[in-house]
Amino acid sequence: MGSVKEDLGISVKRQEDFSEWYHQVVLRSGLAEYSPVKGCMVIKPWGYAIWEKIQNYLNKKFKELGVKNAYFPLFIPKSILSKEEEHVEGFVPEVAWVTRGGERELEEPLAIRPTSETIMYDVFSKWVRSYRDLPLLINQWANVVRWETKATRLFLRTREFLWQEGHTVHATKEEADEMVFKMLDIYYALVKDLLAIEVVKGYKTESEKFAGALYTTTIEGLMQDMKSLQMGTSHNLGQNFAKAYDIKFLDKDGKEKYAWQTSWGVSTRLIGALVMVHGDDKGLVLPPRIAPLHVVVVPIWFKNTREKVIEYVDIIKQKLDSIAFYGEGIDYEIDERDDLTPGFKFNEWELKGVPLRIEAGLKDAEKNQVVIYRRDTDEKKSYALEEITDIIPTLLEDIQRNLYERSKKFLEDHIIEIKSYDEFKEVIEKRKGIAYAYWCGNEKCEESIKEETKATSRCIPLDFYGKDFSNEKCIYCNSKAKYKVLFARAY
RNA sequence: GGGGUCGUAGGGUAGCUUGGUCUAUCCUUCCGGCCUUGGGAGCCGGGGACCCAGGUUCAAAUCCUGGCGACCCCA
Repeated sequence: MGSVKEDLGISVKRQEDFSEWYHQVVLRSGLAEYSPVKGCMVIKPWGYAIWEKIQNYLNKKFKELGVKNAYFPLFIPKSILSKEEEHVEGFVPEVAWVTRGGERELEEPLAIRPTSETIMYDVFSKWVRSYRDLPLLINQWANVVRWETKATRLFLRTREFLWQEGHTVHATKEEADEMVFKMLDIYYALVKDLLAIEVVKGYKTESEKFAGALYTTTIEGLMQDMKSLQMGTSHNLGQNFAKAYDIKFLDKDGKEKYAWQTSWGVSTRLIGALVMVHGDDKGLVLPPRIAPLHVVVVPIWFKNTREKVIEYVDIIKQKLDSIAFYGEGIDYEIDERDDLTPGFKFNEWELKGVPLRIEAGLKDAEKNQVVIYRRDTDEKKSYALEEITDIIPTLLEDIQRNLYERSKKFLEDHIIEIKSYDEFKEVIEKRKGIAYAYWCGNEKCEESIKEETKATSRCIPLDFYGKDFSNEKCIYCNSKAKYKVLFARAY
């Protein structure tokens, strides 16, 4: 006993080979697996349950804002896709096309949506006539396809993925701006409150913004390997699409005007972030609010004690049924599989990241206690049976808070103020953190930095946006600085 | 975009150089049984594989061509 079998647990440490570690955690914890189609993945129940929690959270927030869910087609006629020039240029290299239906060639090729601005806005132009029709607030939960040719990675870069895309139409730029930031705040709250991940809110630079947008805002997270991950974006599309798709309305003043639009989305990529931010060398570590199971009960029985242990577990069950966590009952499972030893079960549930485990055997039954193990700290402790209705919600909340604080500290400790380009290169190349540096605003500097260090501009944090940095110098060209920007290698 | 390595049960592998007892190795998973259970138990029995399409040959997991797929490095 005790020897870790390589094909069961995680056989590599994060420090040794992060990408192999990530891969093993995703597959072995049961989040997802490969499919017969290159770059496409099967999201298994354990992974999909996490996605459903994200959906529930966002649907509630959408409702509060008056955003309605709807569904638009998977296929987009080529002529419709091509109307907004910048947008097409950005997406065409990775669009998959349907050119044939049954035995016949199609008269017009159909794009499989890489995102739905075009198909939706073509329809929106019919829905919007008057200022009374605004704002129009629509969201859809859907799959999208982007034909990646580079290496794909489970959850982080797949050819097909699931997301939500919100699309709104407003009368004025101010209203659109407001919407953009309302959504960005909701995304920030989602990752903070549910996923227990701290991120930076910021603007994308011109070269990194969404194709066709006026500007793009983003939340950027930092993974344990010091690579950055874009975890959600919210765009102000200006009137670019309104002009291309003819979305006009008659305003109060009797004048016909082009509408202002926003779009925003998060995807199943967030599940990848969860793995890379909280995971440890034993596998997945799930924050309670996103975990499909909060508690797993492992009964420990011998042949002759089995009945008594089952009786005791029934009492525990009644206690668990009465526990509330964030306004709902807790999700638990009794692991009654009798062909597996407790040790095996311990390891398996730890790999899957369940926050709390209750161990209950005859010894516990006799003393009216249980052993509770918490995944985030790897600690085991005994508690009296009557305590558990109070202690379990407390522990769950504590784990949630602990994981968030850990993530916050990690991010704060690794945002490094950069003074020279040499220092910049060292921080990036030695993976010391995410570089916070002054930039002149010239895309050529940004491009050179990318070529020389593989680091891209992740965002211009909101905190310092619009401040006067003319006394500072661009990290690359030494001319007057305009912005303070986070740079990192990214997924 | 350029270069390289590779493809054998669900997972991991041996065999390939030198074609022939390969009726394909071993570990694990899976199924049945016994036995066990507080940190990945043990024994007995059973099931399961040569990526696809051609070619060479008396004979192909092994050699050749093409396809599909995976991984790594460089741009």
